[in-house]
Amino acid sequence: MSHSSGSSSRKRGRPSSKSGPTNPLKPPFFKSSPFSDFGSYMTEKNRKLRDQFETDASSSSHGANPAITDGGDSQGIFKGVAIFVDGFTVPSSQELKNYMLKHGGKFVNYFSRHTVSHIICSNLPDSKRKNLRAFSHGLPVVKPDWIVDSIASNTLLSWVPYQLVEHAITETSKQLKLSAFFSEKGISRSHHQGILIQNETSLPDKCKGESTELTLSGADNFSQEKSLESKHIDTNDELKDVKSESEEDCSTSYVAGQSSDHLNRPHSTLTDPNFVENYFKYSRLHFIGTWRNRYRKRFSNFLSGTGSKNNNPNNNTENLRRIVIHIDMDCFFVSVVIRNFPELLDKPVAVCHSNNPKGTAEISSANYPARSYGIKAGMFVRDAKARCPHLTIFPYDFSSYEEVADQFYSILHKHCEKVQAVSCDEAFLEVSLSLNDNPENIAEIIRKEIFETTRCSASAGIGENMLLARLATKSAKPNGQCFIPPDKVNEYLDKLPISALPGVGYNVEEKLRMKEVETCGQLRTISKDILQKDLGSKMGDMLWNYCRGIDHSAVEAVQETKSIGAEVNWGVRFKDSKDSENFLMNLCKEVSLRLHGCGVQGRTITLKVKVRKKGAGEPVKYMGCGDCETISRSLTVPGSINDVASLHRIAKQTFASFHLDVKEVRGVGLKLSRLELANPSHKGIEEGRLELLFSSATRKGKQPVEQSCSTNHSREDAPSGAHPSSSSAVSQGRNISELPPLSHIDLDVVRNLPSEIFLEMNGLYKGELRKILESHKEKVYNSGSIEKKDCRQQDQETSMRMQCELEPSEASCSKSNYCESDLMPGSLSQVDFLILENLPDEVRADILKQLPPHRVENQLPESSKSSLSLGSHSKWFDMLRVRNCLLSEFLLSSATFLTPNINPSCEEWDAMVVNLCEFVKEYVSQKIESDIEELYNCFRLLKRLSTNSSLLLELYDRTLPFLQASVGEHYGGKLHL
DNA sequence: ATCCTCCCCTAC
DNA sequence: TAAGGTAGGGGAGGAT
Repeated sequence: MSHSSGSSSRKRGRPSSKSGPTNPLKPPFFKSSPFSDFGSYMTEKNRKLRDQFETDASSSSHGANPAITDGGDSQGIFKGVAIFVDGFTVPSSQELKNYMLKHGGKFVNYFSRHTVSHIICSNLPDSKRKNLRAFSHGLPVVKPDWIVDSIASNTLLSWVPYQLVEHAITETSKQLKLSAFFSEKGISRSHHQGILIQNETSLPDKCKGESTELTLSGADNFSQEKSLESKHIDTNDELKDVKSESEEDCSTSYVAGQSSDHLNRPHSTLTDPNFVENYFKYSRLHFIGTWRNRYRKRFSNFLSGTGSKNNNPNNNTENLRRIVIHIDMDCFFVSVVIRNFPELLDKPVAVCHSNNPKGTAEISSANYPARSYGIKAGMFVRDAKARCPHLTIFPYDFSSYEEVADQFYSILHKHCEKVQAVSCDEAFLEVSLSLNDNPENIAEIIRKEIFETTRCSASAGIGENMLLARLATKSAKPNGQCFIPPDKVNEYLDKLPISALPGVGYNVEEKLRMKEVETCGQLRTISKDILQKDLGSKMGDMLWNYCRGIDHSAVEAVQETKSIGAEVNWGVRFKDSKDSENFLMNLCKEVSLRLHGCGVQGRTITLKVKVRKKGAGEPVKYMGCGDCETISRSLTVPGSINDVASLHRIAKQTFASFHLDVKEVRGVGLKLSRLELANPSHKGIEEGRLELLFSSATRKGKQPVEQSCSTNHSREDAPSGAHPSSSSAVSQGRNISELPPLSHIDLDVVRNLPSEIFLEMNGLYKGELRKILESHKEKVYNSGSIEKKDCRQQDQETSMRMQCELEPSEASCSKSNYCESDLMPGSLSQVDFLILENLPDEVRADILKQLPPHRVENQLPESSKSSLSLGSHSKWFDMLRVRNCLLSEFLLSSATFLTPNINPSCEEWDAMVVNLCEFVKEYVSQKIESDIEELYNCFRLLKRLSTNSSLLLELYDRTLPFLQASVGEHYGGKLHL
């Protein structure tokens, strides 16, 4: 596929294994579950349920289902019908399910417009009635009587008279009118992807069950579907208008398998509070971008091995040569959607979200007849229509792409041990052949099988390395294959435009064009030194090799995942900060979901924001981001996270630190890197904090704990491939014997855990945790304030260890020093030690090194700690006075305390920040004349510490302008920090 | 030197 | 109307 996400032309990529062979010490790659996002999860879930249903169905056909007593012979009257039952119905949902089962229909447990043909519903509440289009997703909403009556008459009756709301049909027809090319898919689905509107509209009338003249091919059970479709569409008088309209510029209008529910779907952050989730469902780039994760899960059994097994049973490697075959499906998206319409093969067809000839929807894929009109991926549909008015456009059909991709890869893995997936339609194979073998034969066989299985053509390039194979494919397309023998390499490359080389995009091409280099032959005249100077050392080196046909990269089945993120740069328009916060929250949820799906968590969080460039007007592309400045900021936290609350807290802080006018924001992205395995025993929530707790209590450090595992029971929702930075030993659950002793648990931390985590932990300790907590509570009430004097230790580390290993009653004594009005989370006084312990070694060492000896010995009194964070900021001055120290000294000694990646959902966070800001500002005012050096120290320190603390980052960002203003006022100029 | 952050570029 | 994502590589420049 050559997807373009903009108007600038994009070139094909380099082999993605370019990074070289994987480090043998490292695990091959992250295992990714299919549920790297919500859509994937539901797809899998539905698949399971469908399988289950089909099992039921087959057993029932043998009379094994006791629920079905009727031995009638009415087979398959519901063939092609898939119902989803909404709400209470008579007959019941279960009965309807059995009816469908018995009569060849399908019963869908979870609504999906892709699989459902009819919604069965007995009554409709007002809210749904008003929003029928949204509710029905454009599908017919029908009373259950339709099913009962159809069975009674042993024929599939028209559902039209059984519509729940008379209005429904009008609504539906309006939708069709609104968008000529999106139709009801409702009725058709599993076996074909499109239906000819023209023929349908020209049908004589809506005779139920009557077969039609639709020119559909390849499906065996169409007749029912066709008649349903025709009936459905014929009831729309307005459709005729649509048809004549479309006939003006379209020879043929197709309606395809995709639903029309998106027609009325809100499509920007202004109108849809769930924009993030909805957006990804329809994004082709999201589909492409996340495909690899799904592939890894589905083909994990092919990826685990090293692929070292030789294809050739003959082990004599001396006479073998390595050959790389690159296989690429031809205009994949189009091929898939038109595979049931052979008559369209030689007509221009493209895939696009919209058929609007004035629209700015982007063409995603165009077949070769369309390309002959100059239509290319990435082009606006209006430009495509301008070049070719009779262009036929199909909407996306992601589930079919997925299906064909699966077939494609099944074939590849069948023929070859070493398969490197590039994308859903493109892969490298490495085969070893004896000198006499013709490498073209195997490519021929594979291509043939692909076509026979998928009815889509593929092209193949064959060469001695990945580069040559990939280049050869370009020559082979469409539907062909090409072998570049070693002695023809130079000749082949001589006239090849440099833009054909992987890695040469728009920018590199322009740079080289400046030097009057346009072909690989010309590129060869440039020395490596000059190339490296102009393009960077790596790129220069790579291109020097490429233009000579040299490529050392190896076909690798597996690659390590280094980052996981999500971004949206379309439809983003915020009115106010409430909008942006909601959006950010949803984005965090999405990212968290993906992290969990891959079973990982990360330490570096990067927020990227696109902001309208000054002077840039509303973009040409509808709801696009237009001309933007991109800003990004990353924060590395001590312990890896993947929970929504932590992500959100950090994302929110970082977002705020940009000080943006949210109205100007056009895109937001959130990404996590420095990934490590998530602790799977607490899947989902708050793993970071639990890990912190455990690791501190058990003194395991920051690395995730390796655990013995019973990996054989592979869970559906657990990752199944390789993992980051860990061996194949996958931890599946924390053994109770590995739990830290109860006495080692910090009760303050426990107390602040979200309830669901607490319950889980409590369960792990068989209820003991709650008992201890309760008994301790009484103690605290009774004992009043308890001094912590016993904790004083010779050195900081010992002190921390002690802190963590205190008896529960002692460990939580500090709690008693908090007054009711404490704004600080109760766990902070304890967790700071945990945090310190979990800091990167160098940071911790740094902090410890700088602690004055007396402060190492004497921890800050709890009272001063708590007072720092709350109450009026004047208290902090008191505190400094009492301690007789400067703020910079205090910051140094309390660095860990001020590193609260804790209590992410703390509602008082803002109040805390505001108080601290006030304090710092006042401090600046006090010191600005007398001690500018102290202020310099303070802010340098704040800046440095903010790397590991979103609180300090926020504090720094908010107070720096004040400092600089004061400096300017008193001294002129700015402090250079 | 080596690492880190903040970009940009590229591929599908 | 329309769904401009995702991930890796690498360079510049600053911190250590």
